Amino acid sequence: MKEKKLTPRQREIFDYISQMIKKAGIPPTIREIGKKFGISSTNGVRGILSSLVKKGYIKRKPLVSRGIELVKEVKSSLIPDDSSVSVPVLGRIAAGLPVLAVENIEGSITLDKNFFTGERIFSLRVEGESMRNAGIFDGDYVVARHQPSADKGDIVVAIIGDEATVKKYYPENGRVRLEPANPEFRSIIVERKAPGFLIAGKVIGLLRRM
Amino acid sequence: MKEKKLTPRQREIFDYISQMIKKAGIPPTIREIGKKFGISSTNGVRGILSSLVKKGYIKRKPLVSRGIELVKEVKSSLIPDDSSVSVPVLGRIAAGLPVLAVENIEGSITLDKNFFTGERIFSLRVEGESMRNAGIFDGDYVVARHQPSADKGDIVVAIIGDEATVKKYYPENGRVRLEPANPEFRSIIVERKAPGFLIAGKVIGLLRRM
DNA sequence: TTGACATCTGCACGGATGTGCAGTATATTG
DNA sequence: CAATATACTGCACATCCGTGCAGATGTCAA
Repeated sequence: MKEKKLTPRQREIFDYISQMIKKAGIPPTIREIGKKFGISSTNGVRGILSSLVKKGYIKRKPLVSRGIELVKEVKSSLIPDDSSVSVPVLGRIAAGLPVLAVENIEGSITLDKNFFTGERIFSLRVEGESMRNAGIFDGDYVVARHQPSADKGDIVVAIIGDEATVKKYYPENGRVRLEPANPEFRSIIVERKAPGFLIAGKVIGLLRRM
Repeated sequence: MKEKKLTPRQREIFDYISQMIKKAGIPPTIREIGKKFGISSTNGVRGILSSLVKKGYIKRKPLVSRGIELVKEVKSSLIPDDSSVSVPVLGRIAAGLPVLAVENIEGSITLDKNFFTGERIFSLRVEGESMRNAGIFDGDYVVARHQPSADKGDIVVAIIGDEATVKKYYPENGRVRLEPANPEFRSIIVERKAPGFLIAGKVIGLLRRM
């Protein structure tokens, strides 16, 4: 019974509750649910609510009107919600400028908030095949979190001069090795404090249109 | 009549309502507010609520319990409503059922409308490494357009029995070859009209979280 | 002074609401 | 087959809740 699989009826009603909370701001009452689905007895609805509670989808506050609370962020499937973020797509980036400066922004993409969480997210279109073996192809959009440092082996967006590049990050005392994921390409080794060099962020996701 | 100032009392109560909605998920009743602030008469609270309505801070639904709604002043500027689509993520799919049947749906992802255009889009989580050389890794989400056929070489979502699989599509008179993009895996050859086999859609995009 | 607000007491009405109990019918499962 | 889960109908009950009405007190501007 801890299986989270819902019956179609349960899914339907769970979706309705989610929708009400999002659209109306308040959960429905038992009778409102019943009316919506043609269930004349409150007990019919209550049985289903009990199932949803047992399966961990909702919580109920006893003796409280409209005391239904969603447990999961599992959104009902076909209902558009506000769980999205718009993320800038960066074009050419000069190392001197702040990475998220308006001048750099080429466009924007809407992302799922639950999918790519956090702040300071940006995106970048990948050119070339140098990260092919990491599943990052020419034309893909990488999603990155803006941060000035990274851990060994992280895939990062690095800026050298006014070029942005996506590579694996390996610190080597005083220097940084930017390693492609494709044996046909060579590593780039840069002085950590070289002018025009900086880590713009860490790659946390990927978007591809085919 | 906007930007009217609230009295301290109104501010107090407005804050309480906001807090309740945020923390408990449901707005308080008139009597709950009264109890919280030591107002013994519902009319005391109702007067304040009327003021809040008049000043544009809340809305009230007549005759509805807990029918208090906050009036949102500022929408998050980066979220244009119509730039995103919510797309179902499919779980287990049986070949007999309609692909987008509710029973199959496991969750949802919000996608950029400009990025993945069109109707009947769904998503599927990839298991295994069989498409690695096409840049589709274990755990990636493929985005597909629901369609019953495909062209030679397309990457498709095929259903065999109740398993969904992502492969390259090659028709071979009467049969279909589903070819993995990984030499370590074998092609699957299926009779086109085999029971339990169908093409669910064509892969048009990819989403990865790292 | 007059009048408008803001804030609150107190009471009563009727419909809304969650809950309890008694059943029915249909699947699925061991 | 019996047992269990699902999905209901139907009724009753005590409370919850928004609303209407009749005031009261105090502040503040005209």
